[in-house]
Amino acid sequence: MPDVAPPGFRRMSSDARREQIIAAAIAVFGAKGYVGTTTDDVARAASISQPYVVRLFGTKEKLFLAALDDSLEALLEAFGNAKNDGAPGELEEKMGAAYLGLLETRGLHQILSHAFLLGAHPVIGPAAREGFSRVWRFLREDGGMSADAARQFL
Amino acid sequence: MPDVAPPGFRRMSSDARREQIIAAAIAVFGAKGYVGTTTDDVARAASISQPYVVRLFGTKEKLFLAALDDSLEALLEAFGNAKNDGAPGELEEKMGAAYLGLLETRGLHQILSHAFLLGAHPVIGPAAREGFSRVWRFLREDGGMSADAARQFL
DNA sequence: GTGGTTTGTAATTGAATGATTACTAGCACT
DNA sequence: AGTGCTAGTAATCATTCAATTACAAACCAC
Repeated sequence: MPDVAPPGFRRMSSDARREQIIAAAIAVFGAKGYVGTTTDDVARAASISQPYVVRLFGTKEKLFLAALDDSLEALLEAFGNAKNDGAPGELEEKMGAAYLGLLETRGLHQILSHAFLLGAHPVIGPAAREGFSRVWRFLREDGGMSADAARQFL
Repeated sequence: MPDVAPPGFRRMSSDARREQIIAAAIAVFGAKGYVGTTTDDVARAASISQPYVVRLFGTKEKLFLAALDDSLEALLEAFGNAKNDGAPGELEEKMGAAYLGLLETRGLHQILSHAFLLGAHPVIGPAAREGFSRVWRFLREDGGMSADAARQFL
């Protein structure tokens, strides 16, 4: 007997679900790492069934890539805002502050670290390198010089 | 028919085996992380059977803790040497150089990072925190001030 | 209101993997 | 040369988990 929906139940658009799942995924992947996280962990964090998570993203790997991409996007957006906010002050200072603000999002910093450490993985490794080089390019072309930007990130 | 030993085969003392396995474990855990590494991965890297790895260390968890401890020991020893080598120069500079030297050991830096990111793990988390606080104490009591030492490690 | 589409689930499967068992061969000592 | 101990393995087990299947309820357009 497959699941009786609770009386006042409303469905959600698959796009909204995807967003919600990605948010949950960032937190859980950040806390337990890629391999250490089960699709069921993510499902429970998003209050949804495990098969549906798999169906909306295809594979666990793609889910992680989506979460990673979302995190990188948030990072670049925050840096972009920090640059153009028109307030006075050193650019590097502002970006540092922006990154500290990002840390509020639970798991964001950690999922990036995990992705970076997964360099050996055949799919996630390249994706992570690509992402970091994107950030690197942003910092170079719109900000401080290489050695300094590097330090800010290590 | 359990394994026919090759003609010129010699056995090894279990202690020597343990050391050899730990060295292999640091490399493999460093490359693929705690959860991403199978006991069989470590066994193959040490050219030995999977059950024997488990028998020598009890569980995969204990194996990881042994590898982590070994890495921390190597780290502290290198810092200790850097401090007492009698050469001229700033202490922080010397410790930085010592850490760069440690990076030669494949996987050492990565296994420490992995351990740190595994803060949520009920056993590895506390062990990692304890280890890092040991390093922190060493840096405080024998070296630079807190904020500086922190930066050197972030 | 009915028929098709989309959101969602329970049940199941197949592979991977940590651990155990049961065994064999080399070694040391007398 | 025999006896006990230690190093080592192959085979197997139990569990976990990503993925698939088969189904049901909500929503929408007409």
